[in-house]
Amino acid sequence: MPNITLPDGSKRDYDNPLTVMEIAESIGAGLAKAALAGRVDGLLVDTSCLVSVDAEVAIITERDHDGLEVIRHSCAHLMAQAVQRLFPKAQVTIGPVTEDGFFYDFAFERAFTPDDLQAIEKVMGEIVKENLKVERSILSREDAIAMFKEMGEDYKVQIIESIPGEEDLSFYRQGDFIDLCRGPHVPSTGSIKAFKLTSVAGAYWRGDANNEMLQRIHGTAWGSKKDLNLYLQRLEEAEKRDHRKLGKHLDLFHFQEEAPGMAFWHPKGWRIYQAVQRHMRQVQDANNYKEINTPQLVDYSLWEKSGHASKFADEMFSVESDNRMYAIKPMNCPCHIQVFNQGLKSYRDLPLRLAEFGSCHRYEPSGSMHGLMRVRSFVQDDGHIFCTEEQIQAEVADFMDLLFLVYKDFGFDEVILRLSMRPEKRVGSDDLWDKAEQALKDALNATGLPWELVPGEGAFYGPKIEYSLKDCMGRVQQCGTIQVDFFTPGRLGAQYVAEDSSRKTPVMLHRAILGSFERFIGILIEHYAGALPAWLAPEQAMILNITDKQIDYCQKFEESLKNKGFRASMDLRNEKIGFKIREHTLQKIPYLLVVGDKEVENGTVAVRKRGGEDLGTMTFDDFCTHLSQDVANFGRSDSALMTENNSSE
RNA sequence: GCUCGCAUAGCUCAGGCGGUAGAGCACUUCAUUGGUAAUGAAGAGGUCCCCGGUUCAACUCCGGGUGUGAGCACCA
Repeated sequence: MPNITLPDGSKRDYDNPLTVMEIAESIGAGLAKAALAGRVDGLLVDTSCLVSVDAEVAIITERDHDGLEVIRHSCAHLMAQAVQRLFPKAQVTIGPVTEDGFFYDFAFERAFTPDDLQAIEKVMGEIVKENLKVERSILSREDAIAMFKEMGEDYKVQIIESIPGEEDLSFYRQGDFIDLCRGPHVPSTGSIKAFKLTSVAGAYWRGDANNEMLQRIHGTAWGSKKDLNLYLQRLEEAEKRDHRKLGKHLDLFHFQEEAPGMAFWHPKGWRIYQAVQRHMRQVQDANNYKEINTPQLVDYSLWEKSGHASKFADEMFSVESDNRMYAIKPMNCPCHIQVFNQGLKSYRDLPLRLAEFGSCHRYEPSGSMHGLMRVRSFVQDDGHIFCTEEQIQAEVADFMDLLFLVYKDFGFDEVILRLSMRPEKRVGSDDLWDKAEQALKDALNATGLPWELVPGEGAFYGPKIEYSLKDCMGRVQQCGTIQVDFFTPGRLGAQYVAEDSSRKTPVMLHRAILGSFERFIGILIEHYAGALPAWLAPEQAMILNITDKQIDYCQKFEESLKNKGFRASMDLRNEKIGFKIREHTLQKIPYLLVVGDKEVENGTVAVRKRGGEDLGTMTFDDFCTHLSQDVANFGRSDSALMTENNSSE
């Protein structure tokens, strides 16, 4: 008879086989009430699962991550049940768990409206109150298909038919609702306590744009009302940080109909752009990149040669002029090869690292554009390294070192690494791919960090590493990349003279650290909630006079700061000091310098930091030293700058 | 590109059975010269996204377009 080992190591003997729920009951009534599922020898199961042999058993509650997933998955079923109660004609398809909740896709004759969502939510509440038992059952494929056919659930039939293998399938029933599902699920609908439907949108059946569009209802579910509210607050916080909102509020940039997907940068936004670019230029110079600049308009034939036209013709802007077709460059690499091709190159010239802040345009699909994050006009911190096969590994390793340093400068410590391996359709020999993939793997392993291998996702010309960073909201943003390219240099005739005087084709590494400046600045704005660290802040210090008696002094102070290279301005308006402080605090300026009669008399300014901290009075030199130190610290997250965001507003 | 929303003052947003519109902030003027998150008063400000249709009459209803939001698809 079963001897059960609990997670704390304690053991219990039972006389008869019993269910997970019965084990929970034997431990305590409270635990039994909270039990959502169980883990038996590492396997996640329903609370109704019978344990008849010795096993390690854990009771899963809302406190476990797995418990949350069970709740969300069950909540998806709950929603589907509610939808079918309200709309019997709606067909169910799939309903998986997502990072913060779940969704379910439905096929229905008309679109669901926000009002429908409310009604569905209400019915969900009713089903929770009914506390329907959730029961698992097993059906053969034939029976299952017959059942769903009779129910008119065509999509379910398709799903079952596409599941490989011959085994029977598990089903979950709660009242009048039954769904194909691996499980596990909560014991009864009453276990689902906190949920909310968040949105409805279209989604293609099986994720394929050639298929019909279903309707996806998104929802979120949590173990308690409190957790749900915390999550909703997090959403609100993300909304407050939205770079589109802050871009307007802080007067950084705008978009308008005449130039969809292309930013108009305002003076303050452009200062940020310049600061970011200045930094990257300096970093590249210091690391033996040679900056170049190439045309934005290039004859279409080059894009045909490079292979881009055949694949991306629809996504390229083109211009006809003087009976010639030009494309507005969607990327810099073909142009960089043109620069490489000028003059005979020797193996001694390699590795040759070319960099360009080149303006590129891509006709992105209208529905994909999103503020600065996805635009049609952008500039990358783009670079191409021409090297030999033997040099790949060292170049990749150097690049990674640089990338980590740069991310730290911008305040990002957590980097997520992914290696995309050879796709089915590719060029180059397997031998070459083996080498390139190995080189990237070695470089990744050398970091000592975990990385993820993604099969089949590489570019057709070579494998690539993608670097994502986590912002302070925990969101993952893909930014950097390094890609090995065996293909394009040869296609565009790049060659170098090897040691044995033979002509060889160089390998090209495409690489970017930030990705596009537009997108990266969008990420920065959201990461810092608009309160950029001093080295990036468009306005570093604002001088505020108390009365107009101090105007001369303020003007001199401002001029001196500007002469030192700081970005300073003054607000001499006839307003009360409290008003000015409020206004410039809302503009998230790092330092406010208050000047009254006292300061004029002593030759100082009263320094107030963005978060409200009073640094007392300082002389011009003292303040310059302070600000210089702050600027020199960049956005390194060990500084106090991060905490100050939360206290503003 | 697809599905469903949305588009009103510089900004954030109200509004109306179809009879050409309103608030707060910002802006301008006047008064006020003040010490760390909103001084008071007055004034000005609108092609209600664009093009058609219905109607005596359209910002409102209908159709189309553009932009935009959420999601899907795409992302060299």
